[in-house]
Amino acid sequence: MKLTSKGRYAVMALVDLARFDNINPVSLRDISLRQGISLDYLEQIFSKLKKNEIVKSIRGTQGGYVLNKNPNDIKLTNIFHAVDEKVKTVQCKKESKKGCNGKATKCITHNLWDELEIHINTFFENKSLKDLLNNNKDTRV
Amino acid sequence: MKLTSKGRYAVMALVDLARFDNINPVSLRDISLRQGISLDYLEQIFSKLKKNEIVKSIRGTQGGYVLNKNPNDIKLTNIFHAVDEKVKTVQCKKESKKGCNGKATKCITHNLWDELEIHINTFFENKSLKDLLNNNKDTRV
DNA sequence: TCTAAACTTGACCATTTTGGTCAGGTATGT
DNA sequence: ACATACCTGACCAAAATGGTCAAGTTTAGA
Ligand code: FES
Ligand code: FES
Repeated sequence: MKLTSKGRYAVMALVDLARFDNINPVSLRDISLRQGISLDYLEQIFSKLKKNEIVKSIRGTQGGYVLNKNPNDIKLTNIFHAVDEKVKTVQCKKESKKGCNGKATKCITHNLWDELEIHINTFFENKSLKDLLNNNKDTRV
Repeated sequence: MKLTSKGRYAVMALVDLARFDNINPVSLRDISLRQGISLDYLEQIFSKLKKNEIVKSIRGTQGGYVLNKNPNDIKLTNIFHAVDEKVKTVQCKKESKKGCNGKATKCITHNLWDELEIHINTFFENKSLKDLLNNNKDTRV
């Protein structure tokens, strides 16, 4: 089970953004330099964050991105959902009554995987961008 | 974040094994048929489980595998560790003081990822094979 | 003793996912 | 007009995944 870079970068970038967006929009270039994330990759990520209304964009010189919601209302769940970083503990479709590869019944450990998925998602639902800002005040880069 | 088939299969197979090993060793062929897992793949998995002393093997006709410990003492942690299904939320080495790709300092979200890793591992440490047996008594296949 | 069941080992491989890059474009403040 | 910065989509190399295949060795039972 590993967290992909896309998800990790998305959160890193948003924390960075949240710290600096008090006055002016923050350019991806700045985030890229501060956090050491490829600019081109950031653009892909922010395109998705924008579609999911987590950030707003301001074009042109002095443009950049701004948060579209209160940091307290942006949960990790929302961020991960936006960039398609999903928790997946089973292989079959969740909704289906059937099991993996079209079997008639779910596997013997299916309950377990459902529990696990809920356990992880709970963590994501309970963490907001605000929490992360407070949590790292002392380790500012 | 997804759970790989190797980890999922390892647990499925061990639950199956735990149910049937009361009298005789259980052959991988039987597990393969009951759980719908490729025999060749199961062999790779059990090779690792054996190295980690989770199961014992009995060769020859009527041979198979047997649990090497009390189901209560086999935690998901042990199983996943055996088959190299590890939880990895960061990209850099955990022990190192340095950050990703040789940076001087850890990233701004590093605490978060550590928390997440602990959160997930806690789940694995608290679940034993015994729990799974009880939990699924009613959904026996 | 012969044979079949079942473990053992290691190489191999197609497909998918990941983690990007690159090449254009468009909007806008100065 | 021009530099800055967002926007879009194609493209791609490397790694991980989820296996298969081949060639053994061991041992119970006929
Ligand atoms: S994971 Fe698909 S049936 Fe349980
Ligand atoms: S994940 Fe590597 S520095 Fe935080």
